[in-house]
Amino acid sequence: MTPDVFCDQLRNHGRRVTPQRRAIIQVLAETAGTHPTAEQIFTRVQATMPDMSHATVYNTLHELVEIGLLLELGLGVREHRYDINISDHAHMVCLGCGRVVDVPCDCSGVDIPPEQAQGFVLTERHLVFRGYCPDCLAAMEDE
Amino acid sequence: MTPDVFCDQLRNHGRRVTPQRRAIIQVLAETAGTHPTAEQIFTRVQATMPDMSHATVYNTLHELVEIGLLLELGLGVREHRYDINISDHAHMVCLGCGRVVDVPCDCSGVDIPPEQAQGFVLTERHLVFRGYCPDCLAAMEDE
DNA sequence: ATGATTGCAAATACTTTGCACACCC
DNA sequence: GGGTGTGCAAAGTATTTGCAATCAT
Repeated sequence: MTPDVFCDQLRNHGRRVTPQRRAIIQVLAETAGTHPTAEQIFTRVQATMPDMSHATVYNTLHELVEIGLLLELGLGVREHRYDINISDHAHMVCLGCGRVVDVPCDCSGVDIPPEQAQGFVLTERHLVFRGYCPDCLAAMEDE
Repeated sequence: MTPDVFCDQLRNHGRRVTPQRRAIIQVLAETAGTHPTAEQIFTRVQATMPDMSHATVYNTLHELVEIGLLLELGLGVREHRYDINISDHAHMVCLGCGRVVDVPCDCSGVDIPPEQAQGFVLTERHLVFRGYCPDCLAAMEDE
């Protein structure tokens, strides 16, 4: 999905396309697969737009999440992480370095039978695995 | 699991059993199923022990998590929530009121095949569903 | 033109830290 | 007695807010 598609989608949803938003979307595209934090996105955007403010970054990220173009990942670590890969997939989180990696997820079968949903209407499903990545495992062996 | 078992486990792990820790464990037992936040636990304990400090609550919760007697849930909301039900289960989170409800989870089959694990060694799996609870759905209809 | 969006700076919310004193084993 | 555990208060980190000025449409 190219940055232009994002801009179109913004307009379709009655939102304006500003240079700031373009820059943020650009960074999201460049960092695809790294699951950056809001702060990381902020820092990177600030490199080209020194006046960028936190408010704008957070606003824009929330809007993209609302529109459904961006995933906000609550992984149990301090900060949220963002993922422009909105296809159905799971995540592995390294407890050592915090790295987040995509895993193709075949959890289409993992649904809650209505009799157990207790009246909830569910819209999202997220599967998270935690453990240690190869690098952190190697570092642990060295000690 | 009774509070006494928790105390024994603490001792087994070389930790001391203090009145503060007893009180926190007591509250965890009383609030089972509500997935309280650290702050909620703090407030409740403070009712009987006015001198209780945040530090002690956080320390104790972390210790219990380390020992494996308590689950720390990162659900994508601001705060962590704690769960003394350590059996394998999933959670439903209400995006309206923040309520967290247990769901029996048969996701024993949902594992990552080694060829996709990219060298990760995984120790935890957590399945989270998001949506709206019956109460919030009803409130939305009223508008 | 008009209202959405921005930058700023301060506020908020949750959690962690450092340290002297207290208390469990 | 020795060292873990505690309370206090302050600091840290992530995110949100209010508002006047600015800019996209």
